Amino acid sequence: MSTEIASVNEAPSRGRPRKFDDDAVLDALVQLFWEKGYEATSLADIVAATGLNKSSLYSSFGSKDELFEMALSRYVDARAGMMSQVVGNGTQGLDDVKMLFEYLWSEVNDMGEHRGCLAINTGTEMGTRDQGVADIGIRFRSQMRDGLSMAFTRAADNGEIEAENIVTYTSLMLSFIIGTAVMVKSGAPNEEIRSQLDAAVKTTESWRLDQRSSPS
Amino acid sequence: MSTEIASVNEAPSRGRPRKFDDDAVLDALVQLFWEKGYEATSLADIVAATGLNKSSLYSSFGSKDELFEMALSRYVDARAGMMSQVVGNGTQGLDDVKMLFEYLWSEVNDMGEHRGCLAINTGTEMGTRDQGVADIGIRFRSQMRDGLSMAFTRAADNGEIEAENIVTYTSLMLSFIIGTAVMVKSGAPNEEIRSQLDAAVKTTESWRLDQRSSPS
DNA sequence: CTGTTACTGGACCAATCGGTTCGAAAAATG
DNA sequence: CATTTTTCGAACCGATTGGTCCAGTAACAG
Repeated sequence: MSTEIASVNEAPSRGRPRKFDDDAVLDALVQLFWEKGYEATSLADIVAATGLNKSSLYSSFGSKDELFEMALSRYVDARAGMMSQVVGNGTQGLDDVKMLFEYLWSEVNDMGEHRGCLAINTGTEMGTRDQGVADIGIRFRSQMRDGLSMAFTRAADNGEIEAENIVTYTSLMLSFIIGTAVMVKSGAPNEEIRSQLDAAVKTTESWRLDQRSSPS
Repeated sequence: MSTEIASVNEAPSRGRPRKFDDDAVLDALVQLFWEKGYEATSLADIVAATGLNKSSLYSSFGSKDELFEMALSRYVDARAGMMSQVVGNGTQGLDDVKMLFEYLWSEVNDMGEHRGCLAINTGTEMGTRDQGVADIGIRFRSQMRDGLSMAFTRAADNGEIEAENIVTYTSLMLSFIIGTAVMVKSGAPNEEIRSQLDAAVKTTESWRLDQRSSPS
C-alpha cells in the first residue's frame, strides 16, 4: 500500500542496504526538538544531531515539518508507554498516582531532566497553527487523562475515594502535571519542583476516605 | 542617570516631539508576541504591528530581543495587576480564589482569549536560554504565587481553612492555573477548559472547614 | 529665519533559512 | 564483472532573517 519509509519489507535489498536506523534518527530528533523547540531548530542543527546529511534526510523522511511531526508522535507514544507502565498496570489505586509523582520527580532530580515535556512545549509554541501537530497534542492530553482516570477509577473500586470524584481528581491532577512540567522547563529550581510534588502527594493522600481530616 | 527611553523628562523638546506612544507600541508588541511567540515573530511582523519602521524602532527601543523583553515585562506587570485586583484586594478568603477561576474562565469564554499566557508560553519556548527573560519568568511565578498565597492566608484568618495548608493549596492552584493556560493555548475546546475550572472550584470548596465531607 | 530633534522609507548588508539537484562513491546482489 | 540501491557532500536556489545607514522631511523652540 505505502512505500513511504519502507519499514520492514520482506523482499529486500538488491543494492546497498541503508546504514542508519530510523528509530535512532527519530530519537535524536526528539532530543533536539525537545531541547530547542521547533522554530529555533534549524536544518543545520538536524544534520548535526542525526549525523545524516540534508539529501539523505529529505529522501528518507521528508521536510522539517514532517520530521518534527514524526518525532513528536514518537515522543507522545513513548510518554503514553511510560504512563501506562507507571500508573496503568498498577493495582494499588491512589498509590499508583503517588508513584507517578515520584517518578516525575526522579526524572527531574535523578536524571537531571529540565526540558519539561516536548508535547507541552509544542502546544504552547505552535498552538493550533498546524493541524497535524495539534492533533498529536490532543492525543497526548487524552492519553494522560485516561491514565490518570484509570488510576482513580481503580481507587474508587478499592473504596479509597468516592466514584463521583474521579473526574474532578483527574482534571486537577492533569493540569497539575502540565503546570509542573512548565515550571521545570522554565528553569524553576529543584526545591520548587519538589515542593510542588509534595503538594500533589499531600492532596492525593487527603482524598483517601479513611482518616479524612486534613491534607497535612 | 539613564537617557535610554527618556520616559518622562522635565526639560524637554527642543526639536520635533515624538509622535508615537511608547506604551501603545509596547502593547502592540505584547499582542504580537503573545500570538506568535518569540522565534516565529519576524521584524517584518513587528514593523507591521507597530506601524513604525525599522529605523525608528531601533533608535527608540533597540533590538528584537530588547523589544521582546520589554513587552514581556510589561505583560507580566499587567498580569500581576490583574492578580492583585481580582484576588489581592478581596476580603472573602476562599471566595476570592473562586472568583479568580471565574475571571480566567471569562477570558476564555467571553473574551475569546485562546493565546494562553505570554509568560508561560515564553517559559516553555525559551527555557533558560536568555537570562533576562528567565528572570522575568521568575518574577511572574512569584507574583502569581504571592497572590494565591495572600488569598489562602486570608482564608486561614477567616477560619475557612487550616493555616498549615496554605503552602500546599497555593502550590496546587498555581500549577493548576499554569496547566490550564497551557491547555487553552494548545487549542483545547471550551468545554474541556470549563470542566477544568469546575474541578478547581469544587476542590477549593472542598477545602472549606465546615461541611467537609466531599468535593462534589 | 535657524537650529534641533524625530519620523520615514528605501537601499543595503552578510548570514542563514528550508529546500533541491547531481554526480560520485560505497555496499550490497546476481 | 555489472547492476541496483543508498549514502554522501557540495553546489546551488530564492527567500527571508535581524540589523545598519542615510538622505529627506516634518515638527517643534528660539
